Amino acid sequence: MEPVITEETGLALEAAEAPDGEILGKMIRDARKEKGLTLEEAAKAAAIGRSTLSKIENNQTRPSFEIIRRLMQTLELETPQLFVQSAQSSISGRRDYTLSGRGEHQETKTYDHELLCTELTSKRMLPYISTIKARDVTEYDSWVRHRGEEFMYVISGDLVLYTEHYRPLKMTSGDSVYYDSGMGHGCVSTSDEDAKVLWVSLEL
Amino acid sequence: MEPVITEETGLALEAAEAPDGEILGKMIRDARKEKGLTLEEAAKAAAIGRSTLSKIENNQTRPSFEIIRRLMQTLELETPQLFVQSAQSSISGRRDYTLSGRGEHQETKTYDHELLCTELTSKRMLPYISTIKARDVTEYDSWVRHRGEEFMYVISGDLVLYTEHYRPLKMTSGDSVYYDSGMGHGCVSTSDEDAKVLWVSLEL
DNA sequence: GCATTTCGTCCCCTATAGGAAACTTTTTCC
DNA sequence: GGAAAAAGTTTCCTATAGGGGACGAAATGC
Repeated sequence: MEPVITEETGLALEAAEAPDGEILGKMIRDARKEKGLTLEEAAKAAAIGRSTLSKIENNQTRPSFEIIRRLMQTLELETPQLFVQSAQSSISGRRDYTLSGRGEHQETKTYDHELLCTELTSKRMLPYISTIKARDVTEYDSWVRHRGEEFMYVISGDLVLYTEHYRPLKMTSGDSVYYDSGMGHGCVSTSDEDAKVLWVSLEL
Repeated sequence: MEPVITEETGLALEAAEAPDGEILGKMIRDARKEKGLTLEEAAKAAAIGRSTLSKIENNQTRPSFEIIRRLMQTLELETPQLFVQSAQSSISGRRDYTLSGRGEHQETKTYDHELLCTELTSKRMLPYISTIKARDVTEYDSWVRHRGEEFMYVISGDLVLYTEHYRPLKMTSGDSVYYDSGMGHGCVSTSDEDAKVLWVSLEL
């Protein structure tokens, strides 16, 4: 249906955030093509009729929420704005982070970051479990720096948090720290073993 | 669809997906009540019928995407304004850190919260270490609810996270979870001992 | 107490969503 | 180019979504 324009406000409840039929159809068609699926294949995977899918893609129908939901799952579509709230209302968790390779890993010389709760894409804070590899302190050279704030909790090991404007901070298991991540910072493990920390980052 | 929580992992595998009819209905009813609207008022604002809204809330229909879209907008189940707000507010200029020491304590029947890094007052995330006291599960009655998002990491012990829209989530040491704290939630320790968790809360 | 108002549910009718199959268009071989 | 297969569209029918109003239930007033 066309955007509803109310008499009183003169405002169009337009598809600024939630996609309207036309955009939705295009999104779905693009996503299907992207995955190299035919109407038949995609429809079957989503357990809907191929004619229905055709109509949706061509904006010739007003599909039910349920149908759209199945399509989004099948096509692994980026959650549109409409679903932001429902995604936030969801919970995302996992048993011991070390068990499965479910989290997104990012490994460098110094760190091994694992992003937690990746099922939830709309979250504003980013929780990581990071391993700070035991290595030579003298190699330390460049700051990490990103606009926002960061909270860190030491799960195990001993480390030193170096920051641009403050003296190095020795930390051990159970310690925590909060800082502006726009300030250059970085960690070095001070024992022979890797240190494990929980990081929660808020980008601004 | 309900979030799939397997016996083995206790994980919500599909937590980030669009809600099924039942959860969707609850969400919408909650959102409407939250705004203090009657069926009639909400329906009129969303340009749909009262009966339709009633059926949706009671999961007696399979509403169209368009209808849900209008309801989301009316009930402000989207968050565009929030993002604008956060973009406007500048970060706290203060560059500081603080070791976790004696924080502010807040004790209830169920919890013992300790706010960390209290020297920094301008921070946007609130990190807590909380002790969840071992007590009778049957006493559990009311939700905690505050606009924002929350990340939780289990330091030690066994507990169950109860949420308004999802099945209870068993958690143990090393587990983590992320959720919309506007959704009612609460924890109960399931072992004889108190459980210790790290909580990072972001108020919106 | 009963009358009145207000909120939510249920019933009924019409318009249409969704699926099967017919039909059309495009692609792929030979 | 032509036949055959595959992909996409349209047609047709049935089930049901959506909305108006009746009905019921709960709150409020007298």
